[in-house]
Amino acid sequence: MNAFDLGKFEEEAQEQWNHAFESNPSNLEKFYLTVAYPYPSGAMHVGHGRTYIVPDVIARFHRMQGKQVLYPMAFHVTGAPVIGISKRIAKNDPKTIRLYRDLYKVPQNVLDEFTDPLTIVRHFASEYQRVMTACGISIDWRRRFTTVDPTYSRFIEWQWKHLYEAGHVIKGAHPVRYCTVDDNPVGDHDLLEGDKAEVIKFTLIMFHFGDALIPTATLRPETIFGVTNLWVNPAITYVRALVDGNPWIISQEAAEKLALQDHTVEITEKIAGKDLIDTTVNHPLCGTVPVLPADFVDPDMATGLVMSVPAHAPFDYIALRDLQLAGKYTTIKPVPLIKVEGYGDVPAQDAVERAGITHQMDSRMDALTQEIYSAEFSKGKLLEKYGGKPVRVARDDVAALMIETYGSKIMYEFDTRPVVCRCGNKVKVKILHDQWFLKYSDPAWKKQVSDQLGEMALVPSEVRLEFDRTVDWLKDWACTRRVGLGTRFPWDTSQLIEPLSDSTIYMAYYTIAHRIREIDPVFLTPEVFDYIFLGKDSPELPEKKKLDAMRKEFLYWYPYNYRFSAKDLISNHLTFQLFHHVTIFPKNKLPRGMVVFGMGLLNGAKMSSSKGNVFLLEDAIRDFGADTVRMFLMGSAEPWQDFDWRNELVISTKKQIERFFNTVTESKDAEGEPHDIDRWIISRLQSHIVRTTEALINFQTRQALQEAYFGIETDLKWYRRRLPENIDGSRELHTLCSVWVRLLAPFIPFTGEHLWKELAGEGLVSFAPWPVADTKLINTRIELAEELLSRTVEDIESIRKLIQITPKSITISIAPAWKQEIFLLIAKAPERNTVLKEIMKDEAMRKRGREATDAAKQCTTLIHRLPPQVVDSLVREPIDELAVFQDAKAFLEQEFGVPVHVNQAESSEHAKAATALPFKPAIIIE
RNA sequence: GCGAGAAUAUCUAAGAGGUCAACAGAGGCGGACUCAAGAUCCGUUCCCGUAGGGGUUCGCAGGUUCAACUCCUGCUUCUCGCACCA
Repeated sequence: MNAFDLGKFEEEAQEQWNHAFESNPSNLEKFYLTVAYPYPSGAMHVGHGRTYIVPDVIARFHRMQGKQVLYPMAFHVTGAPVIGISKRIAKNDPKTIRLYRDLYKVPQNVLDEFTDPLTIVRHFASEYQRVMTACGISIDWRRRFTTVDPTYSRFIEWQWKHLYEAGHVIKGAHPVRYCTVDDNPVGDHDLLEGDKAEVIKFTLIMFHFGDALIPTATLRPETIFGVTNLWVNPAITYVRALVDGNPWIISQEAAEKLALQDHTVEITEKIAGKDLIDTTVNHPLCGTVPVLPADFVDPDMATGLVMSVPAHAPFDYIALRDLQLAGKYTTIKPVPLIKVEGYGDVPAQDAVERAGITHQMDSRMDALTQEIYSAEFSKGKLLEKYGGKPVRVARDDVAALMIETYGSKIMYEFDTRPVVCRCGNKVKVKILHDQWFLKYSDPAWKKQVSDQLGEMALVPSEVRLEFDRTVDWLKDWACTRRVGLGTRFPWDTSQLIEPLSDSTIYMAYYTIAHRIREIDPVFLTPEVFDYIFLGKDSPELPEKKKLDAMRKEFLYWYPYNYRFSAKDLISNHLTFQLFHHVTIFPKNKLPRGMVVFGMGLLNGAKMSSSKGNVFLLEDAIRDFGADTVRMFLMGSAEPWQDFDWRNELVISTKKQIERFFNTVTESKDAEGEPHDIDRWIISRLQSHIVRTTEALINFQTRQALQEAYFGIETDLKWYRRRLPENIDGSRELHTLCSVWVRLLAPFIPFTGEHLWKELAGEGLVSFAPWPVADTKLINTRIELAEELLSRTVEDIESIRKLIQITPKSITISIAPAWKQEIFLLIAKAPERNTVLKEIMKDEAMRKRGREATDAAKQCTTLIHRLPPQVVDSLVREPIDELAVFQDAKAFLEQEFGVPVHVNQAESSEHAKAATALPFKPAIIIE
């Protein structure tokens, strides 16, 4: 009784795998791979499944290749999201409750305790471990830890000590999104609206207005030379405020904002916008200009007052034009200051007129503004009288001059609004002090990382460019936080180390994670870690014996061979970890390679927990079986491509495993004598071994499955077809099954273990030797013969279908020797244009005249159409076609149910026989 | 907007100058086996064809070449990232 029952196989295998993948230093070559550890704030879905199964397949493959493989796992619980989740659960937020209770299926009694953030991550961490185990992921669980373990915190402190000493940790001020109600910085996950908004740095141009200043915010300070007026909204009320002791006129909103940006602000009186209209202001760089009314001025945008440059800003141009059409302010003329190719003296006018825009509310105005902005920035030059510099240079120069000489200030503001906190309050920009940074902008540090990247294997190779770009582009990273879970920042213990900055060298920590637990965290001084990781001895180290054991582990496993992660982490985590590694570890302990994954889709749409568009991994295992899930995920796309989970496709994957199981079960005990066809299938098997191995070395799981599963299955179909009637497979099939089971074991290890036992294999298939191709078993002659035969069978079938007569006999006529000669000459010829001449030099060929040139043409076409390997083999070892067909006569007669004759074309009377070519005999159906 | 990728038949997807009407899988259709269903096997699945052939195809528009799905240029659409967030 041996039925196909994935559930049973899973149970059997789990029993045998208990502790099997715990891995220790040995004499074997090591292979250490890691994957980004999960943040366990929810249940695993099939997308997570792939993230951990890909490395598992690779781990299992290398393990079978006889290496000592380490695949560890831990949990990243640092950060703020679970804090928010726990608060929302405490507040009984229906959306959150629905997600956790209904989608993640958290039992009510557990859910009740989710008001404590640590309970959430603990719960899901153990869920992760359970489901990963159920998937057959071969992890050494002894090394599991979480990033809030005190021991881990000691390790992080050691890491930061080195970063600090290397001069990479600096203190500064930093603008952040800030909620004045919560009194906290606002992360993306805390936003109700505006998660796309960026903080932009504006320059405030200070216009003099009596004894007060009117600041206008701009991104284009160089256009000060073209200012003709200011815009003020007559409908709103502005305020006069003492900003750092000086009187400013700004909007009410602006006053609140400036107070968050390092200014003291004291409102002294209110001023109606309409009272400002028709007054004048002045600035040394543009002289005295009037203040004009404009409804489009938004009090919530920067200072709430705007300077007007009608020559270069379409909005300003059209607003001024509208006023002038009404007969007002007709003396004001746009003042051009930038010359840009493709536009006249007044680019804004050009653009507006070209687009045929007639009023300010036209929806194309934004695009037009952008167009002018880009054109002037990339190609524009200031007029000679303003210095003649390109805009991209002048902009920064003028801004610097303004700040130095003309009292300009910086103001931060969002580029799009509204930006709203979950609490409903409008988010503002606040400058945080005591903010610490990792100085990723440091060119010397960047250089070290680029150099290391240059020596690393990156899979797929296309991501290299993206990595290079990222290193180039990285700016300083704010590395401390005020809220969340994590390790205290050593130089300001009121703050925490930010989550992406405490997860960069933990791959080294895995090597010692199971041993360091034995030491009380209070003894874990930086000196201890210096000894373990850097070999630096110091007096009075505790527990020296244990430390030596850890040192040994580290030296054995490190550096890691490959790090796996999804592609969205390229621009942060994957690059950060290189920065940290190059600072902390010596050259020979630096990362060797990275593999980047694609994303997961569910029925064609992006998988997303918050939208409920997920399929839980555990449900998938229950519905289809772990092996099915694994094989589907590995076979539907290469790791770096996006994959799409579709239940219909998964069902057919299950059938495929069952077919494999049945074939192996039925064939393994075959006892027949081997025939030629057995030599054929064993010969083919060798190339499947080679190609599967190559694919897995290159992380191509899909390619590997194509070879190892479908390649062999297709061969077996032909094999069975070719077996003489009433003859079962031979004992060679046992060999084939043994190889087949092992080739698929990394993909479907549960079925693999079961069948391996059935095959009486030694030990666990998880540790069985990976098949190695035996070149002695490769028989090109037989492979060619079968190729010839199957091609001829296909030809016969297609002819038979076309001619629609009931055949009485089939005759196969073999091409004569002289055609064979021509075929070989052409196949071997390096230059096809001259080969015909060469052939016709031959006396015997010339005698054949036209017949010979025709044959040569046909051979050329045929050679083009045949696969190159076939042509190569034919050149090296021509086959006896007559013998092939005579041997296969019985097979052909069985296939077509009519007598089959084989003859030499030369001895045939039939006109069609003349069409015979090498490897393409003439077929005569009568 | 900027940076990085992608677009192939009903769907998933391979192919990276002649091996290509285009691997493989799924699905559809027809057939064999069967009381029947499932499983399995065989055939077929762009168009035309009573002899293994021909024609039109690989996001769109051009170009290079004896020859392009493959190289170049432009365009369109999609995915990922653009930072304090895991």
